[in-house]
Amino acid sequence: MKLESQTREKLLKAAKTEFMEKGYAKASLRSICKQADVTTGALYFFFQDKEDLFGSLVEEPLNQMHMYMKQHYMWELQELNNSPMDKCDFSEDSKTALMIVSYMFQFHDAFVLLLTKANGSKYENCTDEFVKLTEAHYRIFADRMSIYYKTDRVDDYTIHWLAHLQIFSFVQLITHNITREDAIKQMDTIVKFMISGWFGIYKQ
Amino acid sequence: MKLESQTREKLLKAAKTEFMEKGYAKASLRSICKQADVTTGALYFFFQDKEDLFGSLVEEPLNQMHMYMKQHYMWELQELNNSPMDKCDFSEDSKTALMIVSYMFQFHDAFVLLLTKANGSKYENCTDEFVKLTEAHYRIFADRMSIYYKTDRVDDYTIHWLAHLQIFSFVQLITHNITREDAIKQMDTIVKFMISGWFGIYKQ
Amino acid sequence: MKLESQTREKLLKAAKTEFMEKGYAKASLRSICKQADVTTGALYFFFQDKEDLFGSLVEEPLNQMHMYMKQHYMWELQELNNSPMDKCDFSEDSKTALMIVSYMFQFHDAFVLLLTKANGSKYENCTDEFVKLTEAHYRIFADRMSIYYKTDRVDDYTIHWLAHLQIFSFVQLITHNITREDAIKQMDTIVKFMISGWFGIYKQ
Amino acid sequence: MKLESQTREKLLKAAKTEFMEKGYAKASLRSICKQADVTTGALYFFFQDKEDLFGSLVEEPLNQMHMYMKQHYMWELQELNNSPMDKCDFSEDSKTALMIVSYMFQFHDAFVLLLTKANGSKYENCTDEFVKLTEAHYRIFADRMSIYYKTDRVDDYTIHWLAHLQIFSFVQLITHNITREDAIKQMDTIVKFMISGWFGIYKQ
DNA sequence: TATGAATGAGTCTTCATTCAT
DNA sequence: TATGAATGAAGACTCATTCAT
Repeated sequence: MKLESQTREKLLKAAKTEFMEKGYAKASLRSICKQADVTTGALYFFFQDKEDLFGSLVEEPLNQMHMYMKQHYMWELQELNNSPMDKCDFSEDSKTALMIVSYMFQFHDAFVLLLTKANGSKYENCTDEFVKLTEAHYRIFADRMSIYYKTDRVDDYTIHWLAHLQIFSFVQLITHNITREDAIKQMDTIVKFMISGWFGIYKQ
Repeated sequence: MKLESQTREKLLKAAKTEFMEKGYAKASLRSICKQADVTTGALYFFFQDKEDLFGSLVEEPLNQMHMYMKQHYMWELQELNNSPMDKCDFSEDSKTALMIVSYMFQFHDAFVLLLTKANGSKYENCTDEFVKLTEAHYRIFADRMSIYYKTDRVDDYTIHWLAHLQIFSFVQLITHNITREDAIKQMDTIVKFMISGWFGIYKQ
Repeated sequence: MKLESQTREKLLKAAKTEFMEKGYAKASLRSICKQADVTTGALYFFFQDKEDLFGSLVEEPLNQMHMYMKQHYMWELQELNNSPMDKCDFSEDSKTALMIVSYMFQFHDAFVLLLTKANGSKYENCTDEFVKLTEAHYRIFADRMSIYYKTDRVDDYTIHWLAHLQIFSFVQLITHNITREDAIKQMDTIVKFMISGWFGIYKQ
Repeated sequence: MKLESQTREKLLKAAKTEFMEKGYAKASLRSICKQADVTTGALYFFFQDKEDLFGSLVEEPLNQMHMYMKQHYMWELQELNNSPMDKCDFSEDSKTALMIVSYMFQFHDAFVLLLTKANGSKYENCTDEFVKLTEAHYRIFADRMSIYYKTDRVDDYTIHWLAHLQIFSFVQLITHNITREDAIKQMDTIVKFMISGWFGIYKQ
């Protein structure tokens, strides 16, 4: 773990403020440097360019989240394969959601930047990545349910939409100014709603 | 004498392309003019400024949609008031959704611009307006259901989230490249999902 | 006298307003046309260019004033030559001043434009013309007094400054928002002051 | 390490030339940069905007002059209050004038810019400030004289005009191309003229 | 008489980035 | 480590003027 330079820290702090206020595209490096009481050159010593600066604020939480989700979904898949064919519930969903929300709140600002202020940067479509992961998982799960309930296969668009809906709901939780506790409470409602919704699709 | 100036049309076409590609903020008027093979001055003869140009592509469908939604919700409210207290269903929802989706597809590009490319313009929060309208309507409907099912009042945040979810689902329909027909089919699934979700919230 | 077109009149009126507000340089022909509810082309039918438009508002009063002053000074010169050598007073000055102020008030707006709003146009140094005329007259008068009072010749710079002072005082009268009556009253003070000042220069 | 950046100096020099030639409004930053052989960006590194560039040429002398005048007038006021009631002369006026003219010549160009080339900038009415200061002082002095000579109070418009006349005379001195020495000589005439003029107003 | 579309050089200003020191 | 001067292209927008109709 490297000893963090004070200048670098000042820059990161100022950058966070600026990006939060104006979003990636409209943020001004000049303005960040001034706020950090640091020269332009200094910024370019610590960061390659604007994108790198933004990345320094969000990359790690983003990658971690990806990893967590992948691992979690892999584990759930195993569970599913090991369980008897007639077991087909959403019991794990609350836990998954709790994990995701918890992690998001741990790096609250990074995720706000990532999910609502990244327009113009290479992260602007980062939501899609989360959607893709979730989508893959939902695809498998949905097929399992189709077999179990003997219904038609749910089409890909619907799966995509459902995944997007799920991610969107998480995004909402950190976008709106609520506390971690309220978010978790709210998450319960979300999960309840989503599960009921899923069953609705399978019902005739 | 051409009723619609050819230059104006060329500009609008080029503008649409540019805004679609880069979004409002990053779009360049210079680039638009070049693409339209027209001088800067010409653009400013037809449009007041960048925002006016964008508005010309977007304003009318937006206003119409607002009007339609307001009218529709008002009408539904009356229906609700006139119906017996024990009637409490979602029968109108499909129709509402159909109307909205139909209108959106009629001005497909305008709504794509409005809902996903307006960042930086005065329309950047236009989704919120739709959410607000829907929210108000949901609030009333939810209270009615609470009374009917003798459950606790659904809290405001949940109502807000539900409205946002609904709008988000519509936005998805025109954002993803699907035909009007597929969108309408998809919409059925959405409505089914949403209704089931609603009931899920009221269930113990 | 030509039958004045209504459009031309509207343009002149709008132009006067615009020039008064913003001055020649910052005035916008577009803005004038819009205010006059007339197209750009129309303006260029009636006027050659911006300068011509401005000129149409001020040229005539300007020329008239020049003529009046020239004539008046010529007449005064004759009077001076015809009068006995020991007559050397300022008795005519009040009349001259009255004439000038009266004429200025008759075309009040034109002179305000000319004297305070002409920056950027060919009239921007029009004051100098008036100064020159007055200067020439003062030169002669001062020399006469020098001979009479047996003093040194008043140097050219002083003459120039005195002429400028005189003109400046007139300009002040129409620049500040006072009525014609108050201006004339004020003019008496000015003349009294100026004459006393003159004598002060000749005194030891 | 140069204390005064050469580029900044070049810019200031070019700016002075340009402003002198065309006045604030018509001066072009592009032209200034070209003349200084410097890029646009460089200008904006040293100066915030056009007004700041102009201000850098002008602000300090302006403020100093204000201070000097205020201090001087305050001092004169004290003198007046401490002196016997029958003392009522203009003995200080020459000194005041000398000070003002001296200071103006010390920053000759700055005052030319300020007084004749500032149209369009925030300094365009700076003359008025000087007039106001002088006016306030004249008001007091005139009232004193009225009491002493037992005449009617001189009205405000006259006081304003006199102050303006005084300032105008100073402006003339640096506007016309004369040396500091000639200006000081000339100033004597001006003071003599003004004093005689004042008395003229009080005479019957 | 008048329209109104079109020109194109010009305005000030902002920006991310570079580099010698 | 950091400075701070400098780049130069690009941004939106304004303007007086022209001209075919």
